[in-house]
Amino acid sequence: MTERSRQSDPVEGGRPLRRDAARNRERILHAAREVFCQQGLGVTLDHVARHAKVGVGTVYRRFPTKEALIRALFEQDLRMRQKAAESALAHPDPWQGLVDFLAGTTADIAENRGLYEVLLLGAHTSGPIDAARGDMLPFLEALILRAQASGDLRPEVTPSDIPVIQHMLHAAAQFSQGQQPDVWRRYLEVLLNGLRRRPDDPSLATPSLSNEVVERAMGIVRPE
Amino acid sequence: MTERSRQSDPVEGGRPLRRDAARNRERILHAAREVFCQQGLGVTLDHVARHAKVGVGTVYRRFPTKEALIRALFEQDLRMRQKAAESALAHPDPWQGLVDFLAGTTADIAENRGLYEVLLLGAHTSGPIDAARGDMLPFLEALILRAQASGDLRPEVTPSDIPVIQHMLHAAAQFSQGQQPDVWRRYLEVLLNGLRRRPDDPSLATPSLSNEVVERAMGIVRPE
DNA sequence: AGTAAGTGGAGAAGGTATCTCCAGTTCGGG
DNA sequence: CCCGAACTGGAGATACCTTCTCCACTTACT
Repeated sequence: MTERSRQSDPVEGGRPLRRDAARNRERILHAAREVFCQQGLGVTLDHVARHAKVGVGTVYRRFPTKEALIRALFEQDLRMRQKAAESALAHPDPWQGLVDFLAGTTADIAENRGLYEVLLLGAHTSGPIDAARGDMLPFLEALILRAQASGDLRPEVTPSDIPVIQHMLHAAAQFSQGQQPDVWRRYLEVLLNGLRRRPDDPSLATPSLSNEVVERAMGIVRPE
Repeated sequence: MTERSRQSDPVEGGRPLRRDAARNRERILHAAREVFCQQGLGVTLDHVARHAKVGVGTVYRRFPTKEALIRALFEQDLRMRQKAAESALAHPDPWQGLVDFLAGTTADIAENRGLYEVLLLGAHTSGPIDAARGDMLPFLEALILRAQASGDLRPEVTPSDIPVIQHMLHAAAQFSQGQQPDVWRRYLEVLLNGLRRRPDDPSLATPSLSNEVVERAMGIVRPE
């Protein structure tokens, strides 16, 4: 837990919060993280308030809209995902880098429903969060090209396959409803088996989604 | 409402409906089929009424609860799915039988959201529908055993993998949001590639879900 | 001790879904 | 063609949600 203090935790641009107010702000963030992980972004700010043992008014004073709260929470998560993409690209074994990235993302979104909604559905996103999501696409492309160049990945795989696969793995993870939180690994194994290049295999008959469809489905708003 | 009127069931066993009433009943069923396909079972009976160009009261008079309407609609769909399972079992090539079954089910639930919810989520089911769903499990088991006996399917695959795979394919189908309704075939190809037995492959490291977890996730209420 | 900052939670405002009721319309047997 | 029973539409009662505001009270800090 971060050490709160009057000068380091003020709301952007405003004057420092009184000590009790700063403490409540932390409690709200902590509670919001918990309920968003478990229930997703659909929960009301009243729920968050109750869970934080704070009045609704206090939540609304600190975070005027749900978006503000979500942004405060998920900017960091998204940055970590991006770090993961970068280090996957740096992995000495291109195939293993791709595998690590897929497994890491699925592990994250399987245990954090809010992150799933932000990352893959583009729910309640805006400005900086949306930008961070858009910035990941080039990494995915590089990851795939690298794994194809090394001869491990089927050449027909495209970047737009990744979000779909991510969705599929999330569906598998959700299905166990927390009873066997790691089942998705089984289906990742199956998918990877199917994605691995094999000299004698026929290539995939059905084409992948177009980038436009993927972006629309992910709620990515193209600037420019 | 506690006592059933002598005109208990409009179509089976009751006295015949007046001609206009019978026509309206058909319109309601037709409209309900359409909106349930497109929007899922979450739609209100008011929506159904509006779409059928009929007053809400008329809907509620004919189908006292949403369950009654759903049952009237989906019993038939489920029976057709069961027929499909049977003929998949009768296919001369065990592997192709399994493939046909998976493709057929996915095609159905991809274009019929209501069926997806009934079949895979157990939403709003009861009595006969639930029984029909339960009756399919033995078929799945036979389908898998047969494909394993012929040497085409990985021996670690279990019946409980089927619903998960179905969910994953549904997730893939949903993702395209009707833009490329058939993309799921691409991911079915990948999954099948991964499920096909290959002599040199290591076996799957993560175990499949237990039957209890699957049944709970599918909302199957075990009788007895 | 004085006062600005902060608090809780009742409740207003606005939404949605379910289901009932009954004045009026339509059907169809006599 | 007439009349009672069957049937209809849809306004509105009920019973929820959710979002967000307001202000009498409490707390922190000088």
